[in-house]
Amino acid sequence: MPELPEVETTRRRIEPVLLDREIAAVHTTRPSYFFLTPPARLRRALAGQRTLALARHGKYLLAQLDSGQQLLLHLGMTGQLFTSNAASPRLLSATARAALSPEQQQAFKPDVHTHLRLRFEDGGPELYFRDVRKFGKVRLLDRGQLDPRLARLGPDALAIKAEALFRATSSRKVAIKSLLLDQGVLAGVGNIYADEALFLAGVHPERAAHRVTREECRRIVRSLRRVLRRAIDTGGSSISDFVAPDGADGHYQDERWVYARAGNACRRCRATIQRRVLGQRSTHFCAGCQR
DNA sequence: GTTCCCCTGCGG
DNA sequence: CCGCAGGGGAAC
Repeated sequence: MPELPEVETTRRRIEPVLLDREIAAVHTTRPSYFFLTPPARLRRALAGQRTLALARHGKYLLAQLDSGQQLLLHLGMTGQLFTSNAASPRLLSATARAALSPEQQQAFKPDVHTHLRLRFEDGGPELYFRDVRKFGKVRLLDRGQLDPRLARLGPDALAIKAEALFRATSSRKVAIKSLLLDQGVLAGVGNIYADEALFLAGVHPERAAHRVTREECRRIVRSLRRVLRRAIDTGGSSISDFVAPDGADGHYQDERWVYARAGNACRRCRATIQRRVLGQRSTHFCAGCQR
């Protein structure tokens, strides 16, 4: 669910509530593959630590702890990182929300999907990591320990050079859309922004990567930067689950060109937006604007 | 390369 | 009931 702009929005809003606060106690749910580090060890290791910085690598967040250890987080599809004082209604689905009384909508109470809770010595707002589908990940890295997931990431999507993308496309027969989703080529792009950037670049998502020209790679890189920056500026996309750590919705969904607009008119040429499945992922494009 | 899986909930 | 979901990894 969350892609680079949603993760960056999360990072910016969570870092200040984490910085320099001593963790007093940690609560977790039962062991599951959500916990790459067993929850019992996580509880022991995090207590008493302070966070020095919160960095983002692609869709991963990495908290630098004062012990030299690092806490690696991935939000998966439905992961939400927020504080106990966040406005909570958007943390639930619209139907679940509608069933709540106004009083119940006031504050979020940790539920079965709230897998990690940090309490702080200062008694201030707690940090919650909630993830309904548990595709998210938590891992504690010891000092100097490298995580293979981070090690294999390509350059950040905001930093990749057109020439690097062009090199990655050569000899690859995969669809250019699938290549953009490959975190080893560039890190941070997911289904929404791959579709959006390819629309802005005028490149058809199903085109074989090695058929994309150097000039088109330049356009794709420019389009990626434009759409990712704009999405960060608008607080990300809140199409189904994403909610910023303060409970607010993002607004990029109001500006999207093709994603989840199948059957609607292209905002540029009025042709009908198409939807096709490509590598098990829904793909949206305008056959008039994209070649 | 595709196919399937992890998991839960929503909407038709 | 079924198909769908913004991620990622492993197995054919």
